Amino acid sequence: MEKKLKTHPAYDERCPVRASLALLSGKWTLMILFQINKNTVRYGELKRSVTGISEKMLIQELNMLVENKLVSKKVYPQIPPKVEYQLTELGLKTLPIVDQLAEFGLENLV
Amino acid sequence: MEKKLKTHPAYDERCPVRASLALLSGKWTLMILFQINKNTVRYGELKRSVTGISEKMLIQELNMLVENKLVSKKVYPQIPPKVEYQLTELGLKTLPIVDQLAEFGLENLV
DNA sequence: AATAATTCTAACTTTTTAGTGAGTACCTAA
DNA sequence: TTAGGTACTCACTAAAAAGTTAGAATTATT
Repeated sequence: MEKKLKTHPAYDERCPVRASLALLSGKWTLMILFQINKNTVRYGELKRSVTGISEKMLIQELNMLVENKLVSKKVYPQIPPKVEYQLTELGLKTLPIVDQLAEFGLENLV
Repeated sequence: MEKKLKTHPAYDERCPVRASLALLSGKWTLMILFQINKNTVRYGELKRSVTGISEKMLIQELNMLVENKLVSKKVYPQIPPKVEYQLTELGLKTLPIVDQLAEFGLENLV
């Protein structure tokens, strides 16, 4: 269920680039962080804004991001349920990475 | 053999973040770019500096980086063979991404 | 004649990641 | 009473990425 952040004995487990990639290089991870951005976002909103993602992946990624403290989650005890997601301090620090990737892609790839 | 840079009809193929990730999110990709850095590096040197990588992955990644014009390759017609790799202009532009990831990892993860 | 060094290639297996499709519980509105 | 909206969970499958092992061509060295 959660992302393992696996390391491999053969290469440096403490490599900061590796560590960041282990956390962020999933197919949907940065998209989700970017969509949440500086807002407070409900699950359903995310489902709509991260186009193409399956519910399984969305929840799986959200859970892993919460576990890794990039995202915080607030559950309202209501029916029908309401759950809000937000970037933590740590999560906000990933936004410059997204920017950098976006800039590179925009200038050179797309 | 080469990385497909696959897209999925369901989500925006023109998303610059996706495009960058498709190119760079491989397990070894950024490591290789970082090791080449501003130098001219032989295959064997890379093999030693990117610790843990298999030859298959190294060549596979190098080929895909050359195909995608992030890396240039110079073959010397010698025996035993000598091949040098270098970052292109485009390849050099990925170094800030590595820096950003390194910084994030260093400050928050490692 | 055998060994080592160079840069790869190719076939195959395993592991990891992502996708699919169904179902749950509760309430509201038609 | 049926359908729709909420936020999920679960079992299974498929696809992608990475790992393993072996070997090739050439020359110099031992």
